[in-house]
Amino acid sequence: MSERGVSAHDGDSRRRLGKADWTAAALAALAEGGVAAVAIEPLAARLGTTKGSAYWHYPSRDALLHATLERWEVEHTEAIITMVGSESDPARRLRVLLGSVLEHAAENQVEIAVLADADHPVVAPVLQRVTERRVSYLASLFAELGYGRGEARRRALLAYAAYLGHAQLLRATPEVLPAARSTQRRYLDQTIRVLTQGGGPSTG
Amino acid sequence: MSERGVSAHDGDSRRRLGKADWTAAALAALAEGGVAAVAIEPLAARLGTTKGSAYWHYPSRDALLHATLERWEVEHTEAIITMVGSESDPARRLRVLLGSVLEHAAENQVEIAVLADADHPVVAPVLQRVTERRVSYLASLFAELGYGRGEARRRALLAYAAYLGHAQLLRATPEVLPAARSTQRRYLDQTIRVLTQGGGPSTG
DNA sequence: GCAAAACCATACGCTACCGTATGGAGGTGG
DNA sequence: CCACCTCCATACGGTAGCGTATGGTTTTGC
Repeated sequence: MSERGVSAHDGDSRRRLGKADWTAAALAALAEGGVAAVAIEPLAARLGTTKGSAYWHYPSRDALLHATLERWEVEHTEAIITMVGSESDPARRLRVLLGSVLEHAAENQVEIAVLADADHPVVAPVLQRVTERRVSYLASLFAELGYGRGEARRRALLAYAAYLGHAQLLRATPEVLPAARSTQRRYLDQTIRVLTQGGGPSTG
Repeated sequence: MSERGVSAHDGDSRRRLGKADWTAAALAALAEGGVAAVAIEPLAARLGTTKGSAYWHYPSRDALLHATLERWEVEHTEAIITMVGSESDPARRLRVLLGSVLEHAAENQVEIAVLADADHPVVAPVLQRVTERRVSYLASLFAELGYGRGEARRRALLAYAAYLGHAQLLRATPEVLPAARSTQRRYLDQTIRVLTQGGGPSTG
């Protein structure tokens, strides 16, 4: 069970590669050029090797893409958990989560790519799992805030839709979004206020 | 100034084609397979002709794509205007607009495709115009509802983000959205309520 | 009814990528 | 020290699309 994936020789150039080297390069390409950029031959060039290596570690391009997305899924999930774990108050957690899209723009590039190719057969299942997990979690937060089951679920959907929509706006037309840091904060404040006011428990 | 684009012979099969025939076929392909499906050779096959025709009317694939997107832009804008024109009350207009994404799923396929390839160099400018126009319009609706400039703009952004997010959810993971017609209505009701409550005039 | 213009078919070459086949190099254990 | 297993390079063939070239076929205008 070594599971190293990336062989030793740290730092050296012409070392031999492992599975993890390929998914790492693929993640970088994913962030820069989207799903289409996860292509064997360009990646090989990028890694200073050839397709021979890739097809040794993975049977096909889709297999590499699959492995890459699964790696992203776990790393991303962990990242969110640790990010949110520092807060205990549900309202603050909500704020951290919703704020993350406005703050870190560059770090979400992989997510943007995944969303862009949502209907790709290899991407879809991953995205499905991530989405369901997130919405459920948001619903639990709203439940903690006192909303009934149905109401919490609906608010969670609305919140998540807002999150996705902002990601889309940030990617495609950032001009329409508030530019100044202060305006962004104000905007975030208002969004959360709007999402968490009115309609108390047993409304759904 | 004939500007027919699609030559006569209505209904016949082996007629000669005009510019408009190509953008029409491209729109269909766009809805079904996204931007990548707007490709000369497949379209030619679909039209029962050859590339020769395409490269007569358009100098390149990107030119065809460009023309197609511009056609979509104007037709889509007109469609929305007529759709909303039947309502006079700003709150009802808001409802019609936001409801459209939940109701008509199939008809928005082109928009979905455009959103998916938002950063494509040919797509981006079109999307930019459409987005800015829509957000401005939404902001004017919120202003009519009594919100101040800044507040109206922020609410418009939130509303539009919710719209975009729902489009994304509908495309990628429809399972998380309410399935039953009645639940959808309820959900739409709540969304609008949440978006239009609190924070009166001169708040921004 | 015939020249000119508009339109289309076919053949070609080019790029980018996929996947296979095969002959190695390079470490590693007995 | 050599057989073996791991890993890689190269060469090949295939697909899908772009764009060009060139000659042919319709229309249209006069």
